[in-house]
Amino acid sequence: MFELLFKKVTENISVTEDEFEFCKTLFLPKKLRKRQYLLQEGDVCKYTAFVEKGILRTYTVDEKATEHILQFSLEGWWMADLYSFLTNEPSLYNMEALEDCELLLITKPSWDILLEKIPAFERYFRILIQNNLIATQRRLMGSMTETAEEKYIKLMKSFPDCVQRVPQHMIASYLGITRETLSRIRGLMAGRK
Amino acid sequence: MFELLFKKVTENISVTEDEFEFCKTLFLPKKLRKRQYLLQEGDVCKYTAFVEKGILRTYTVDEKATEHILQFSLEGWWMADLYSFLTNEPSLYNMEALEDCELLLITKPSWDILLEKIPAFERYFRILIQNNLIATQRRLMGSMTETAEEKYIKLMKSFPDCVQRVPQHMIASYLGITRETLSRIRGLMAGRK
DNA sequence: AAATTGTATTGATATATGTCACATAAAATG
DNA sequence: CATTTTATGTGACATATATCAATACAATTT
Repeated sequence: MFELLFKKVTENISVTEDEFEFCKTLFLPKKLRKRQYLLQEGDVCKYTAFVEKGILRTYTVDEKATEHILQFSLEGWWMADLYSFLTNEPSLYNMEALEDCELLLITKPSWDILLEKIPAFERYFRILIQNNLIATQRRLMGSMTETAEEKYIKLMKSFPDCVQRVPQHMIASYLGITRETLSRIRGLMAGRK
Repeated sequence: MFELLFKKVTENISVTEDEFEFCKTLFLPKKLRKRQYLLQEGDVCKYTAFVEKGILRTYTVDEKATEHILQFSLEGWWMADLYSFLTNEPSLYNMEALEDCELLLITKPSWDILLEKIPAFERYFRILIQNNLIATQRRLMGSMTETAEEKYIKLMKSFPDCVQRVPQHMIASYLGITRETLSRIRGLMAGRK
């Protein structure tokens, strides 16, 4: 149950067996069926989740009822609305399972204990967030410099697995384009090849 | 010289006088005149900089020679190309002083020492990066959901000081629109008022 | 003070992408 | 397995923003 978490953590920091045993006690296993929600807009994000199995999306809905996907979370990834998790303010995001999922949840109080008791986790989360920031900055710059097709090609190269497992209209929504545009791009690309 | 740094650090963590004295020894003061560069594309980002005074921009140049601004850094902010700083890979970014600046620089080796000797700094940087991630995610979502005018209005509300001190074509470049579009938006807004 | 460079504005036109509408195809559901 | 529901594809048309070009003026530099 905790193998993947152990693997991911020890890729970045070293923890003793005792420390990891303690760590385990702070997590709450949770299964979600496809289409179930981990978080809905307006609710406080009570948990940070580690994805053991499955895939989820985090998205907002604008005034025109269009969905915009902030991120997909696959096996081995963490997910949370950081702002809501840290401040207890209601979230603007929805988190939905796109497949049956197995998650490990940790509450804010438990997370605080974890960081306090095992300072290496402070380092671990710093590194995680750092990598996420680097990736998000790149995506932001890409949103300014790249065409819709370039964004799609880049995504396929970076996360081929994700592109295959997720419906195309959600890929479009992640890229910040419409499903029609993505469909046409794919048509053009197939024609050229 | 270190007052602003002390203020910013102690807003988030507590450090003893001794610890901060030690911290001081790891920083290198540096002055930049307007238009001087702290980093140029292709060079490794050797320093993380704390801005004591002035304002700088971090930007990339695309194939069409158009500049795209990732961020402005004002007094009290940190700046670095995190990826290049951490990996020693050449940076894709340029960092230019937009006014005469006073900076405090810290190298990667010194930064490692700082985090090791004073673990509270691990926490400090985790919080900094966390806040930056939250802000960058919001900007990314905004780039998908907002019109050019909405982005401009939001920026003026969030960083009025920045908008006033920086030339308009750079504001446009930060927003991901052309200078002509920003000029027209401003014209429209002035007309409506 | 002249010359150069940077900055902002405004008009005419181009274009990538969005919007709406409908047709089909695939998947979920009873 | 029949039937909704969800997902994808394609055409005609709309639109926000980009592009190109010309001008004016402010701010540096010599």
